[in-house]
Amino acid sequence: MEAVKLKKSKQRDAILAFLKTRKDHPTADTIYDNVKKDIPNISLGTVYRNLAVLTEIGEIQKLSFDGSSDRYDPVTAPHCHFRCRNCGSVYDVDVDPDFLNSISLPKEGFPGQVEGQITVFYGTCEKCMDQYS
Amino acid sequence: MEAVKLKKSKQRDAILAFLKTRKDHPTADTIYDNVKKDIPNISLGTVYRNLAVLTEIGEIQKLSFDGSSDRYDPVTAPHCHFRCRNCGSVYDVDVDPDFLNSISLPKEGFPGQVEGQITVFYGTCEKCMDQYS
DNA sequence: TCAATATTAGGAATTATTCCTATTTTTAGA
DNA sequence: TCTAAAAATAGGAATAATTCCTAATATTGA
Repeated sequence: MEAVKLKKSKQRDAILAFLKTRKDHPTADTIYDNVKKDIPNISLGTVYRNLAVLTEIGEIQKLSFDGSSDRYDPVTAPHCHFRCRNCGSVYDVDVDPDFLNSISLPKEGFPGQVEGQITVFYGTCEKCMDQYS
Repeated sequence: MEAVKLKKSKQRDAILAFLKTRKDHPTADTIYDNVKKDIPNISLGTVYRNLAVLTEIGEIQKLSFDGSSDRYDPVTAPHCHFRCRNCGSVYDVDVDPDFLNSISLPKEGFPGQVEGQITVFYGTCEKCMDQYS
């Protein structure tokens, strides 16, 4: 939580750049595998540390789901996710802006100060549905 | 995923009974510590396995959050949670039924069949706010 | 009562993530 | 440009949560 002055790092830049090419919210491990193509001796610890830093400064967001590794999303603007309970994939969902507004900041009866909210829809993705029909 | 015929087990009953006494969505470890008072030689693996079974049959729900152990909630009726980003506590939130309806089942544009949704509000709980003011 | 099958305790194994340390890189200022 | 302080790194060890394994036990329906 201390204010730390960031120094530039090509590892961090590469991680963020890679993340921005992807729409599927990759895990730290996937990011590691891919960034390694450019920086062969990058370490997984470095990936995790930089993802934490980027999350802290609000450049990206971390998504946690039941039963799988954390995923990282380069889009911090409000949006929702859809997660397949069968294969674990996570997709962005373009919901009606009105809907976003309606859930964005609620009224009262909260046991604290609300700073944000996360909505995740879950179900079966089309790929998995095709597979069992 | 196979259909398995459940046999009764006092361990499972005790786990569910304990969970129903709590409103704070305890972790497997907390459940273990408490059920151990009645069944001293119960094992943590048994706790995890039964929580998984109970989740699978829809008796309880499992809640996953960033950076902490999974938590278990004996209430499966639709409701929302509030999580303190400072201390990690998870509270139930009684939201307006209209609000619940409004988020309950959305329209279209989803990459699959929606079976449910989870909304988590996050922020700073009152206890933590008091502490820093 | 018996046999089939689910469940258990206990502990080993796995997985994701964090932490540690010596070294390297970046940065701001002289 | 040179230098010293601070941040960042690689590599690997350590940790924490959870799952898996196995032999023994409990439950069930016939």
